[in-house]
Amino acid sequence: MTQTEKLKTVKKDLRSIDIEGSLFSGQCFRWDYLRNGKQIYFGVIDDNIFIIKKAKQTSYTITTSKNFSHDEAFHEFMNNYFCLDIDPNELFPVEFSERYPGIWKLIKPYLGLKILRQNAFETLITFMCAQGLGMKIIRRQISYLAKEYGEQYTVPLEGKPFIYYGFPSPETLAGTNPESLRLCTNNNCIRAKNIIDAAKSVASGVLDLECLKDPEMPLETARKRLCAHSGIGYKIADCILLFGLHRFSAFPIDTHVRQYLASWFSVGDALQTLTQKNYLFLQDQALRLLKPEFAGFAGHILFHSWRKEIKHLTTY
DNA sequence: CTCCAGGACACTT
DNA sequence: AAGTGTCATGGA
Repeated sequence: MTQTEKLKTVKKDLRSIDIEGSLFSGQCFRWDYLRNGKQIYFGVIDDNIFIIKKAKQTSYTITTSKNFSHDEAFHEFMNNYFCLDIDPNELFPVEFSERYPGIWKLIKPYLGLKILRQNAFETLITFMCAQGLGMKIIRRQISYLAKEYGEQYTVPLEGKPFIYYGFPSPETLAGTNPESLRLCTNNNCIRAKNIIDAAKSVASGVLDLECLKDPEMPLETARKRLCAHSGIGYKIADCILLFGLHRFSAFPIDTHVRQYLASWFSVGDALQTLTQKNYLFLQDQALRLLKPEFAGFAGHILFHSWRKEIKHLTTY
């Protein structure tokens, strides 16, 4: 199905946000940018197409395919998506900058990095695709997934029609089969099956993602619910909690996190294998270094800084 | 050919 | 409960 929609443009001052870092730090794989040097980013949030164009130093013009009722509603939406209600100055403990001046100097330029309040189902599937793979391949999988199973939209971008794909619904993914879906999961049939099973759980209501957002539910309980599904371990579950369920205390630990914990904070041993016990130990140590309520948020800033400043990774 | 990429899981102790 | 080997796939 193709639909052409009219675009509406709103100006917004996003000076406090590191847009590029937020969109391309590995918390989402659906945003893209025009590869012509211009700072134009585009992506889909809940079937609404967003085009973010840098206008001046601090202001951006944002174009959407679906209209908001008024500008205030638009701003409210953006503030929520980009987490502007969370003060970056509150993310780290007050004593952090004095205890780790060298690290603080490195991460300071990245304090504008935001955790995005993304769609829960999209994040669930995205990070199920992330198991043991590089970001480039993860991105490709998600791209294929949307292209194959998502709804198609055409909107004008820079004067030319541009084709976007929405993220497939739980029902759509639940209705496919592993042999078809494996084309979108790096040829991995097991992963395809796991994704279909998870989509079925969400579609049938067995897995209620919304209730996992409820702060009243302990983080451990929410993680346990996610881990009950095949293909989701602690790490993936924590990613889903942090990036898709707005749980800023969830602290996912991967190879990069392990590296910076060892190198920057002398926590654990980078050579030690990441067993469940070790995972929980490292997580506990991280909660001591950081503010427990924002451990994951701050951790993502550290993660991004580590990848950029130390490992010099340009792929995302 | 080897190693790595934002791991998960079954199978021994 | 905790540790260890295996699985799975494409890209560098």
